[in-house]
Amino acid sequence: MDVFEIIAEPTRRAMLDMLAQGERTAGEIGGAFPSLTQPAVSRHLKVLRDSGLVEVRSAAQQRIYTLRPERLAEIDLWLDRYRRFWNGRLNALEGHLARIHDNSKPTSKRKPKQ
Amino acid sequence: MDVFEIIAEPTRRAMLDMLAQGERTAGEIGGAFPSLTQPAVSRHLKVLRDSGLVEVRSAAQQRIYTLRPERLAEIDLWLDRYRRFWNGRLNALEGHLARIHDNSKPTSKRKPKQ
DNA sequence: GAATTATATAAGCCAAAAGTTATATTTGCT
DNA sequence: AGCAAATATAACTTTTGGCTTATATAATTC
Repeated sequence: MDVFEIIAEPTRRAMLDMLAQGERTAGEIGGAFPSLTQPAVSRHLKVLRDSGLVEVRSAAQQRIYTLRPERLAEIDLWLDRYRRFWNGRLNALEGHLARIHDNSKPTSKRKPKQ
Repeated sequence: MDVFEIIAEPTRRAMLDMLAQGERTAGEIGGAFPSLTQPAVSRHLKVLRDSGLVEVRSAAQQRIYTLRPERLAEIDLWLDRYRRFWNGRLNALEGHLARIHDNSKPTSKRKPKQ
């Protein structure tokens, strides 16, 4: 599953945020979402597990979850090409270059298709 | 709409990527997605418009789209708390601190709920 | 002003995602 | 062995998002 879709879910983001503080048991994580039933929590955890964003290990009946954030770098990488826009590095020249892009004909020349 | 959900859609991400190169007309954008019908493209553009990630202006019958990436900073901000993990700044001490988090009782003390 | 081009909106359909209840699995305790 | 605790899975329902076809709007050209 695509990491962008996984973090699109606010509950899952919040779960990752918890785990960024340190390991947590499934029960502790679930406790932070009183509005969700236990299976709902468990399913989100499964999504995170399957995506590789978290890891589990057992301690008695409990499952201890650990953050495994490396795949978040994919998002960071995608953002790279936009960062310049809010970095102040987008100066007048860059703005201008972006505006007068390669395609000099505003009227489309592509296949009609419609 | 939540910016995380908006960029979860691969087509919309690709559209933003196009606009990162410079302005494009709706037709040019649609041309880049031959598998999509015109209304499908138009709907994605509407989502991007409503979210504030792009802006439009008219030139005759054409609509010219411009990137407006400021809201992507929300994602960048969220990533901040994870960046240290792949920045190599997560050293042995930090890893240790994360592991022995505040909650000293592995056995949950929260309300049963289940 | 009628036809054409460019784009948007409406309405309905379908698939995927998330939630629910019920049940299974695993481990610990007495 | 039997029961309780912690968590996962199954089966089903509901919601939502994106797609499609059909139609509307707006500017352009003949």
